[in-house]
Amino acid sequence: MTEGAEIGGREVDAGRGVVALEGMNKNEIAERLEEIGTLLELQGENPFKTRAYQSGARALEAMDADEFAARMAAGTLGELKGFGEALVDKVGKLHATGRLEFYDKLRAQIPDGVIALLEVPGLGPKKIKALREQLGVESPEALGEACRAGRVAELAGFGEKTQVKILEGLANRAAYGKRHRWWDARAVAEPIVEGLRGLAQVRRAEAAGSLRRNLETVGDLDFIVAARAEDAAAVTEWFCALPEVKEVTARGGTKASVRFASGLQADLRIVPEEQFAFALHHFTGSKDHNVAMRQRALARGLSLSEWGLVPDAGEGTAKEKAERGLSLRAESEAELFAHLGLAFVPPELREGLGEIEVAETAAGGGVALPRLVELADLRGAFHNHTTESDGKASLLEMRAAATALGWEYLGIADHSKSSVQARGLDEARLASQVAAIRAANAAGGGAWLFAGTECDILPDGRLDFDDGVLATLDYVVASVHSAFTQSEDEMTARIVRAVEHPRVTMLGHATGRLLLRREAYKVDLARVIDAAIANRVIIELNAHPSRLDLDWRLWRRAAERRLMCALNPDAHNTAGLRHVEAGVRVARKGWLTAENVLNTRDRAGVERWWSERR
DNA sequence: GCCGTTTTCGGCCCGACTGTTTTCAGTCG
Repeated sequence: MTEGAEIGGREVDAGRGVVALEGMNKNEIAERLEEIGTLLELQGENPFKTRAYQSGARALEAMDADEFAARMAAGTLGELKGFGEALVDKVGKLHATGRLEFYDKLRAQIPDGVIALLEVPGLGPKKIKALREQLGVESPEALGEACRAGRVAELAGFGEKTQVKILEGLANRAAYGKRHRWWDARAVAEPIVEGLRGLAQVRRAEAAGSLRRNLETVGDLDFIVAARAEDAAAVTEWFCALPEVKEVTARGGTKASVRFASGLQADLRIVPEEQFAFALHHFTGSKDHNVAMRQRALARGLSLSEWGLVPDAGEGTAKEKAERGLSLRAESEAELFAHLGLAFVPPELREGLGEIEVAETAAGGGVALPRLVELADLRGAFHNHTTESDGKASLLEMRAAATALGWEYLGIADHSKSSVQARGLDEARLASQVAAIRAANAAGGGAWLFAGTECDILPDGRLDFDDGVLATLDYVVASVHSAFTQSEDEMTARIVRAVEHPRVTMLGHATGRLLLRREAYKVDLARVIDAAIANRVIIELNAHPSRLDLDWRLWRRAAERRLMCALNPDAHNTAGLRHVEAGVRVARKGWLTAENVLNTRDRAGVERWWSERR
């Protein structure tokens, strides 16, 4: 294998000493396009060109694997908006061979350290270019040295303050650069929103950004407040004085930015009440959604911004026009959408993945936007643990907690014997747990208990219990808890074998990922989803804040193909049942309705669905 | 790099803030 060949695709030994090139799959190609976008950005390329690669990457990420395969086979990728001649050519080469000379050459010009420089706050492509060309800085370490030597401040366009800010950014990079789980970000944001609403000067307040869009991880918090201009200073003062604020990083007339001790950053923006709906929409994003909305506005002779929706024609900026009272009025986001001929798009759907097209037909009386599943639709959940395995609450404590939530039923699925680390149950302990569950149901006094198991899928795809044992249960959750490092083919075959087992009711946490901590194991999810649909097996949407697995990006298409979802908290204590709050939000993000989620059905409906499978 | 009811070139969404400047470039969202 030559050195040059290692840069591009993956080389595999096809036998007899012949080395063949292996093509890339859809997600690998998406990652490569994203990387090309970043590299072009660092080269100071036209920003619109870099965006073309990045939006191509996102389109592939959101695309169903089957659709991608079909389009590659039929050569119809170019029919999609955003895929022109150049991208179709590059995607085709990566798909066929895994190699792309264009990328190899680009990559060879830019060291890893330079890519890392983009993570330093305040550094963009232009400043990095100047640092490379004038100081030879090509890594965060070299940048730190140059700052300490005072050489950065001497560059044109840089200064003392920039140099200090870069040093701080380098020091904080590890701690503050990362994203945060949605669950943790919400815990910080909710009291702040309540606090803002409690201020006499504040008319309206909301958290916007990726938190409001229910993305599984959140980069920073955005708070939008409606207040009179003369009251803005008092609101800003309150915000910057919050006890958890460690540092105020920016402070202007209508905006303040702070950093909390946890590393989470937060922006506050104060707008006049008549601009609130526009500002809330703008700062909720996503960026792709906003771009599409603005383009739609322009096509109607209007200009959309956080300031309002003003006529595109005439003198002055959109802001000036809004201040002259030229904006259309919108008391709510729904009215904003209506001005553009659209039905209201829930925040979690605003990812620039076709929601505007659907909202248009919905407004026109055609296909309606779905009524997304809501927390109140849930009547129970199936994947929960007790003190019998690695839970912290007893069977009856868990039932009491479920009853308190208003749930009609609760499924108990403790670990099976191979999960020794989790005190998994053997056949005898499982039998006595089942007896305890039947007895509790006979005694009554709370939510109905379903007897299940979270049965390990062994490395070869067999289950951890015999069929006879499984037959004593109401349902079976099958999950992978071992041998995470198998090859994609092995893992896929392993999971598909379990899904094809007649006693398996649902597949637990399909990829094993732990957000911000552990990557998913390698598995061909398209084949797993196909097998689940073919065998009428449910796939779980594990609602644990660190999992949210299966990923929301895959649910829309899978549900259209009649894949049934079970929204499970994977609770290990009574408080853990509330994880469904995170799960419902991610399910909504995957366009799921109550009909797509089994645990919105009543007990009889659940039992009927299970019996029909057998 | 993409795109077209201003169509094959010349645009491409819009504004705030910072720091370095003295009218603006760069970064960020």
